[in-house]
Amino acid sequence: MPELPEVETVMRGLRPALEGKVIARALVHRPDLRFPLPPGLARRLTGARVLGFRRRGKYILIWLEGGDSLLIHLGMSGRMVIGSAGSNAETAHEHIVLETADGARVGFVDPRRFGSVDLVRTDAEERHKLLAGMGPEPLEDDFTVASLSTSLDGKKTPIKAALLDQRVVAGLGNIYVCEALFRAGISPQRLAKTIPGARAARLVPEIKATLAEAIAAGGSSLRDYVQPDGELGYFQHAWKVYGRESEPCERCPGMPGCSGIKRIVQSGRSTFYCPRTQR
DNA sequence: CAAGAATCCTGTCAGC
DNA sequence: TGCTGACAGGATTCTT
Repeated sequence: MPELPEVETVMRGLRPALEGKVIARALVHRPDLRFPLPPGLARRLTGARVLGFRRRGKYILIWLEGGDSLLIHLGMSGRMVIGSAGSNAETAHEHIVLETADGARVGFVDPRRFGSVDLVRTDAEERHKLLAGMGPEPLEDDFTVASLSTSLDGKKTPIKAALLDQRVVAGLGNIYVCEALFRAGISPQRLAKTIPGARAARLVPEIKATLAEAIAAGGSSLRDYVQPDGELGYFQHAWKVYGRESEPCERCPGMPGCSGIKRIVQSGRSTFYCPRTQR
């Protein structure tokens, strides 16, 4: 689940535990997640100092002394559990554990194993198969009305599906696409090619605002997702449409023709929207 | 070529 | 209480 705001929150939570620290011990409990883990992962992590962090879309990159970056994707159910090396709270589905020289313990837990972990040379990060071709960072200045318009131009797919495509814009997932489209008053079923221009001018600022507000709130807590420090994010209380099927839309309570928030399925995934205010 | 379905995997929840 | 089926934040790969 974790979308951009949750990944950003996780990364910020990992920082104090790992940045500047030496990985004294690494445990790798299975050979693969979504993809095979890199050969010798535990050995290549052991002894390395953590130099810094970076997020790209839904990926976390941890820069290691020696020139490698640890690339982490949380998939649907991945989370990072922070504890101390002494209290080895053995968690189910904990596939990778890092222990620092000063006694911190970070576990990667992922029941569904849709997540992925890889090593890439730091100076070649952008060329990694999973990162190459990713679209602009939505909170950066190069994600603009013009850039979004260009990438949607001529696309016959619904805007909902287009925004989930990480090549169009990086980091959006099912929840935040629904939320941003609601805020922009755009129907998720509208074809992407009809967005460039005035609609893109409404959509881009709403994407940025939705994500920024969610990060400020510490992300959204879903059923099986908790921030690294164990605290719950609280943006889920700010969802205006996601998970609110048949509730009245806040924009048109009791208006004639308003039948509440509707749930439909697009490309096999739930979409929530207000048919009256999203056109 | 592009759009939608199937797929990977496990856990949870609603309904009976 | 226990069983069954639907569904879940993602993203690639296979079919139409």
